[in-house]
Amino acid sequence: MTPRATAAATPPDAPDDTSARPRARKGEGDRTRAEILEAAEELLMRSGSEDAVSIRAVADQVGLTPPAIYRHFPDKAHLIFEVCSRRFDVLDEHVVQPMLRAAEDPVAALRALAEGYVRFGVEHPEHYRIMFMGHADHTPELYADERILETGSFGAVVPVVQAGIDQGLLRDDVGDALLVTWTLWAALHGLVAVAVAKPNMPGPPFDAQLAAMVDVLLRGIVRPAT
Amino acid sequence: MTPRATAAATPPDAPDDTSARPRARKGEGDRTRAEILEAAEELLMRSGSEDAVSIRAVADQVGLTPPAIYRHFPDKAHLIFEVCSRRFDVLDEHVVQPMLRAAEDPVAALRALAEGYVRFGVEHPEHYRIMFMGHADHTPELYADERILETGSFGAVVPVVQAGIDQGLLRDDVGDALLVTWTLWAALHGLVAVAVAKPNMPGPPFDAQLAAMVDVLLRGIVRPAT
DNA sequence: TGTACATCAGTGAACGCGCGTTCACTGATGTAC
DNA sequence: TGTACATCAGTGAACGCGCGTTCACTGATGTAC
Repeated sequence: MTPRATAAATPPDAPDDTSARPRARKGEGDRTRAEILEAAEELLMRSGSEDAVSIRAVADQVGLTPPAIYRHFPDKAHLIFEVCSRRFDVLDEHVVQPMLRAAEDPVAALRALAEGYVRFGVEHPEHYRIMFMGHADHTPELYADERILETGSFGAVVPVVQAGIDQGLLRDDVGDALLVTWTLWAALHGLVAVAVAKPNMPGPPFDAQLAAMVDVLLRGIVRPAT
Repeated sequence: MTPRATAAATPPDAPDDTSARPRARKGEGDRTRAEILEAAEELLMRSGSEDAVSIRAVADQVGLTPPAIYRHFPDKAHLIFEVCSRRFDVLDEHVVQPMLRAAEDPVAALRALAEGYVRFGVEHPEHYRIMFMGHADHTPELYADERILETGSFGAVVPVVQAGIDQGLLRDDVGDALLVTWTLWAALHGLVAVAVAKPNMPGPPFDAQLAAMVDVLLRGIVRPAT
């Protein structure tokens, strides 16, 4: 509300950034596309609400008119989901994969992954909400429920759990590696989901929540020393 | 879409239920209020989407005009949240409290509670989504983050965990009873949240998910036999 | 080297939507004297 | 016992909103001949 009122005070003709945006050259459409994604990302992070990322707001931010967006994206949902999907790609490439390479054993890997995942979630609450907490009906086909597992890091974690079971580090009576991975993920998801949806809920400090959750989960899946 | 098209085929004047609704007598406003809540509840369950529960749809269902709703509720949010809140009251009275009374020991109680809670969640996905997965900004003061813990069943579970710790059945090195309860709840919430938001996600059968989660969590908090 | 033309990036104006909500009003119901 | 009056439940019409999206168009850019 307040930023909107401020923006309305300035005449809409006056560009608030540098100056009149030059029209992209013929081959340079992809550059504009990237700028649109960046603008949407920035709006999402700054506002902390999907509602603030309207086609009009994004167009304003880039220095375009709303219809120009549609040259680069079929509709709003595809734009927003691509923004979120790319963030999750960053999680995979810069957090999950390095952790997998650095970890010394499956249990250490799972511990590191759990913390990395949860921290990513709370640092990108709106991305997280859109990807994992929205109505399935509002999700474009491309990002439908059915594809989440293939595209994300989930598939990379199953072999880690499998290795843990094979090496005798993890219990083999919970279920197969997929079920164990699913359980770990769902539990961590719960931690993130609460933090994202109910940030003002009184409760233990978040670090304590995370530590307790990882502790409980790992104790629940590691094979007891005989 | 389909039900809407069907409804549009009937002239809007023709009441689809019994006949012209009689105006409530002077003291009977509360009866109408209850009918509005029931109608909203039914729409929420049948449609599986908060979007379908518009003031107009609710008014139609009851046989009133939209403005009449405002005699009984200050705004739409209060109506919807009251519907959900009452469902959670039912969970507390008819599931949680009986389970607490019936359980023979803290661990058995926690196991039963976990299953009851998760089943309630997947059976009332939209109630669950609205109460626990929506934006804090869209939540009326009355149901704000800060009050969830006081009003729900959470507070009733903490003493159970405390009893488990006191009796030496549960580990005492995870954290205090509140933190342990929080951890259990967050993990179960994750299971429900995934099922609610991503119902078409391919994964293990839900019963297996639930069994594995409860298994892992309880093994994670019970004191190992020495 | 010049020119016609297809293509690409973008504009300006507007549509339609369904919603929550408000406003001025009606008419039945109960109550005070 | 009759009547004026406050109150309550509800109506009918409309407002305003901001949104996603579409349409017809412009004008610069590159390219084929």
